[in-house]
Amino acid sequence: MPMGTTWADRLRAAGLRVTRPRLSVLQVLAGRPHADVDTIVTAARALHPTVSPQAVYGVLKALVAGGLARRIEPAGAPALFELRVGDNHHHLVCRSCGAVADVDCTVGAAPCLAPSDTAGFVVDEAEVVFWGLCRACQVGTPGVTGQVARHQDRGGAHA
Amino acid sequence: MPMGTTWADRLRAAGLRVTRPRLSVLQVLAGRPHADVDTIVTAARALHPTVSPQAVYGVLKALVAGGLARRIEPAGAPALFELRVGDNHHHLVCRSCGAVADVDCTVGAAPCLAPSDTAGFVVDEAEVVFWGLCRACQVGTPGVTGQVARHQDRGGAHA
DNA sequence: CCGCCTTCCTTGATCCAGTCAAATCAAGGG
DNA sequence: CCCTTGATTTGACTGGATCAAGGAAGGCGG
Repeated sequence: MPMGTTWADRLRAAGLRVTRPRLSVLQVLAGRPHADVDTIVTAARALHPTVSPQAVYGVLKALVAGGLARRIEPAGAPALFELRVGDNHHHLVCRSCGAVADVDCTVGAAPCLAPSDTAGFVVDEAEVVFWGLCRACQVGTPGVTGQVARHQDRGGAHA
Repeated sequence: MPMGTTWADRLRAAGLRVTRPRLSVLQVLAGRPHADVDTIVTAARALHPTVSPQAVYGVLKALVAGGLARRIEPAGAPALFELRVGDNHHHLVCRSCGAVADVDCTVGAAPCLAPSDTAGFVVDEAEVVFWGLCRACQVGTPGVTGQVARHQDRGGAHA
């Protein structure tokens, strides 16, 4: 990605208009690799105090449709969004606090991409989610680390 | 699994009481490998006309907790349940009709289980979902296969 | 620079999966 | 057989996400 490329450029390249809510959301996502809608709305309001949640939903939908963002949906948690698109990377998700980390699918060629028996399916994507505990939660303090706390301490969860 | 083992035995072995709703749900799941709650409720009513949806939720929760069933949650779709537990197999999901097929994780040892860089996470499970089109949907008639049609008309649900 | 048209955002309602809680009912040990 | 514990019923409710109507602003033509 050339340094001179701005978010506005990217939006236009995707055929999308450049608007304040969109730039705000992009800026938020640039700083938080895996944010949920609620987090994005809150953070975006710091840049554009009047954005509505629905606007964010709309923006995210447009960004995903335009190939500028990717939506990931860990089981049992609200959707998260990230700007890393194009490379088919996967995710590590903490069962305790919900923290998410990227993982390159470096496993050689494509073991993960080639199921042994496709049962007649034509596969176009392999989605891998590694479940476990992040470093902070292993130590015993669930989701209190900065990075982690960010994605909602919906963490240990509701109960 | 010994042939003589009944569902009732399994329930007791898991420390669960043997009740009509539970047996009904188990019987439904035995016939439909990947059913969603709605499908289960409908089918279970054929065996036990008065079961409530909440009862099914409760039963499924108990079955999952007792290790008799497994819950899978494809992104953007309601949860599905299956009785195959113990073997860590994965799933093929049809983008068009939602059909699900099992895939053994035959990729040798554990390429899928070992991310290249765990970023400090302790991983205990790798979940793999292969997205694509099932045979029926490739042909051009989305979701008309019996088993398949069941979980998915949510798409065109209204109007 | 102005105006128009399209697209986007705002407001508000609605949907759906799943959960919670109180009261009733039944499984199965004593 | 009764009692205790656990399961189910009924009903309300939450939270994430979508839909719909109207108003605002992006950005092109003139």
